[in-house]
Amino acid sequence: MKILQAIIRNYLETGEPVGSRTISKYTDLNLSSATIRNEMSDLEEMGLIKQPHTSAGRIPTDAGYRIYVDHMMDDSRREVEEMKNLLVDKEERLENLLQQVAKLLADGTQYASMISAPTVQGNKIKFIQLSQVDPENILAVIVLEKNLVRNSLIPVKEELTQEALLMLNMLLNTSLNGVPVEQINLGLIAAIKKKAGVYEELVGDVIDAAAEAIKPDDDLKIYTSGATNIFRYPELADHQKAREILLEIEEKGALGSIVQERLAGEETGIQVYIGTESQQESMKDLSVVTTTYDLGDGMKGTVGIIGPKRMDYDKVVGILKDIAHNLDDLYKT
Amino acid sequence: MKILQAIIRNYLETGEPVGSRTISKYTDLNLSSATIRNEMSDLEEMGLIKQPHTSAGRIPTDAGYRIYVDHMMDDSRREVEEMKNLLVDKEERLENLLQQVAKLLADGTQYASMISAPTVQGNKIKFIQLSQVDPENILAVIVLEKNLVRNSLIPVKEELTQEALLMLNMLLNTSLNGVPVEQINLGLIAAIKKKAGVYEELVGDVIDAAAEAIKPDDDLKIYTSGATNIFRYPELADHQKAREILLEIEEKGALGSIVQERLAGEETGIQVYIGTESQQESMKDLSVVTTTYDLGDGMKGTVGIIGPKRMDYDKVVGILKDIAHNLDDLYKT
DNA sequence: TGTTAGCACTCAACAAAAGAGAGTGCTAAC
DNA sequence: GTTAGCACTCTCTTTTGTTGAGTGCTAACA
Repeated sequence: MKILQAIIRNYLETGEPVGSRTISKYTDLNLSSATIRNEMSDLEEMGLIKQPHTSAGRIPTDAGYRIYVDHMMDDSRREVEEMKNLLVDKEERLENLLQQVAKLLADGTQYASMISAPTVQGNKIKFIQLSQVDPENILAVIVLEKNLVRNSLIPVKEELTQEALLMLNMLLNTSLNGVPVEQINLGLIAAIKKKAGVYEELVGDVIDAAAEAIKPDDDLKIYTSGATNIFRYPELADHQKAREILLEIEEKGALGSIVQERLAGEETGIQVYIGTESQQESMKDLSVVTTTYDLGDGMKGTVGIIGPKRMDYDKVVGILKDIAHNLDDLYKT
Repeated sequence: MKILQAIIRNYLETGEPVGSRTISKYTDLNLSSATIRNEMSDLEEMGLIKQPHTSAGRIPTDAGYRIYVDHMMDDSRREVEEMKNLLVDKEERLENLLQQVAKLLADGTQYASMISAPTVQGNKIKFIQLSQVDPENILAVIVLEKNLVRNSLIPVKEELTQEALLMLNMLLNTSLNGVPVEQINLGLIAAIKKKAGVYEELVGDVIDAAAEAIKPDDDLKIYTSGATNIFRYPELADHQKAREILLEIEEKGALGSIVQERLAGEETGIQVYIGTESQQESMKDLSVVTTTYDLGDGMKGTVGIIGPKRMDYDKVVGILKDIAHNLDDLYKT
C-alpha cells in the first residue's frame, strides 16, 4: 500500500500526525484528499495507523511500523557515506574502543546508542604464567587466544622457590593450554591439583582466579552514548517519559535483556524491536535496532541504536551494518 | 543574620521563593512579617537574596549560598546514619568499585554523583616480566606498588631465546625496580638500552609500552551515576536545562576540569562550587560538592555530588566525608 | 530607634471563554 | 473508483478576568 508508506515516511520526518491533505499534496500519487481519507479509514481498521484524537491526522501504530520495516524500506536511500570512513582506530584498550564506537553511532545518527562488550565464548587458554611479585603475592597472568590478557594477584603464605614456580608453570601450561575456558570443570581441576602435589592448594587458587578473571568481567558490560539525544524528539522529551527513558539507558536493565536475547539466539542479522515488541514496559515509546558483531573466535557482542519509533530505519540499518562490518574486520587483520 | 539562614533553610526544602510571612510564622524569631520585609530589603541590597520577580518571595543568590555554606551550616544536622554501614566491599576490580560508589552516592543523596579514578602519582615500579606468549608476541607485565598490574603485548620479529628473555628480565628489574613512573625519562631509557645490547630496540619498545600502559589509562576517567535525579528538582527539569545538564554529565567536560583543579591544588577537604563559581557556563544552575580521597601512596581521586543549588549541603557534606573516609581506609588494611 | 499594623499596588498563575485551523466522515455527483 | 462540498469535532492558541501571595511605604506605637 503506497499510502501507508507515504504516511510513515512523512511521519518519520515531521513527528506530527499526518492528514489526508498532506499526502494528497506532497506525493506523486495524484489522489485527492478524499480518496486518501477513504484509504486511511481502511488502514485504521487494519490497525496499521491510528488517530491520537478525532480531528487529528494519523500516526503509524507499532504494527504499521512493522510492515514498513519488513516490506517497504528502501535500501537504496541509505545515507551512509558520511560515516563510511569512520576509521575505527585499533585502540589500545577494548573499553575505549567500544565507548568510542558508541559515541560515533550516537553522533552519526542523532539517536542513543549502545554496544555490549563481546562475550568470550569458546575462548581458549594460550599461556599461563605465575610469578612471585613480592614475598606475599603471586601474580597469575593468563593469556587467551585473541590475546586477551587477564591477571590476578594471589596471596600466598610463604614465598615459593624458583624451582617450584618453574614446575607449576610447566604443569599449568601443559594441562591447560588450548583448553576452552568453559571446559574447566571440577574433574579437570582435580586432576591438575593431584599433579601439583604440595602445591595443590595454590593451584586450586590459581585456577579459581583464572576462572574468576575470565568470566564475570566483561560479562554484560554495556556502553551507551548520546542518551540526551532523546530530547531532540518532542514526543519523548516530555518530563515523565524522558526521565524513564534516561533512567533505563543509565541502568541498562532493558538493554541487558535485549542483548542477552540477541546473544542467545542464533540470528545474526539486523533485528528491529518496535515499541512493545521488546517486552519492556519502559521501551514502549522507543524502537531499538540491533545487530551482532563478531570479533572472531566466538567473541560476539551486540550493538544497537535506541530511538523514537519514528526513527529513520533505513539510515540506522545502514549505519549499523557498516559498523558491525567494521568491527568484524577489526581483529581479522 | 538569622533571617538569611531561615530563608535559605526554607528554600532548600521547598524550592519555592520564600516570603516574609512564612519566615515570621515558621521560625522562633518572633518577628512580624513587616520586620522581616525590612530585613529582606537589606539582604537584597547586600546581594545575598533576590526576587525572581516583583511580588514573589526571595531566593538566595550564589553569594547567599556561599555565606550559608561557609558560616551557617549546622554540622550536627548530618543525617548520615542511613549510609553509615554502606560496606564498600573490596571489589575485585577498581572500576566496578568506583561505579558502585557513584551509585551509592546517587541513591543516598538523590542527586547526581561523580567519582574520578585515582591518578597514579609517584607510583613505583615493583616488578617487570617479559614472557614469550607466542612466536610473534612478547607479553610485558608491569606491577606497581599498590599491586596495580598493567600489561602490554609487544610484537617481535623473531622469537627470543630463553636466555635472552632471562637476561632482559634481569636487566629491566634491576634498572627499573623502585623507580617512580614519572622518573622514567630519556636519559634513563638510553642507559638501559645501552646495556641491552642487541635487544636495544626491544627494550625501547618495552619501556614505551610500560609508560603507555601506565599513563593514559585511568587518566581522567570519571564515573557518574544518578544523572536522572536532576528531574527531581523542578527548577532544573525544564527541557532546555535538563538537556544541557545531562549532556554535561554524560560528556564529563566540566566535571573533568573540576577534578583536575582539585587534584592540582593542595587542598584536600570539602570544596563547594556554587553556580558560576565553577567557571562552567553549563553549571550555572548547579552546585558541585567535592572532596578528595586517598588510596595511599599518592593514589588520589576526587568524588563529588552534583545537584541543584538548593541542595542539602549539610547532608551532602556529611555523606561525602563518610565516603572519602571509607575509601581512604579501603586499601590501608 | 526598632517594631508593627494597615493599605494600595504589582504581578505570576490559574481558569474560563472565544476563536482559529486542521482534519474527519458522510453524502452526492462525476 | 474518484472527487467536491459541507457540517462537525476537537485541539491549540489567544484573550480576558480573577485570585492571591507578596511587596513597599506610611503612620502609629513602645
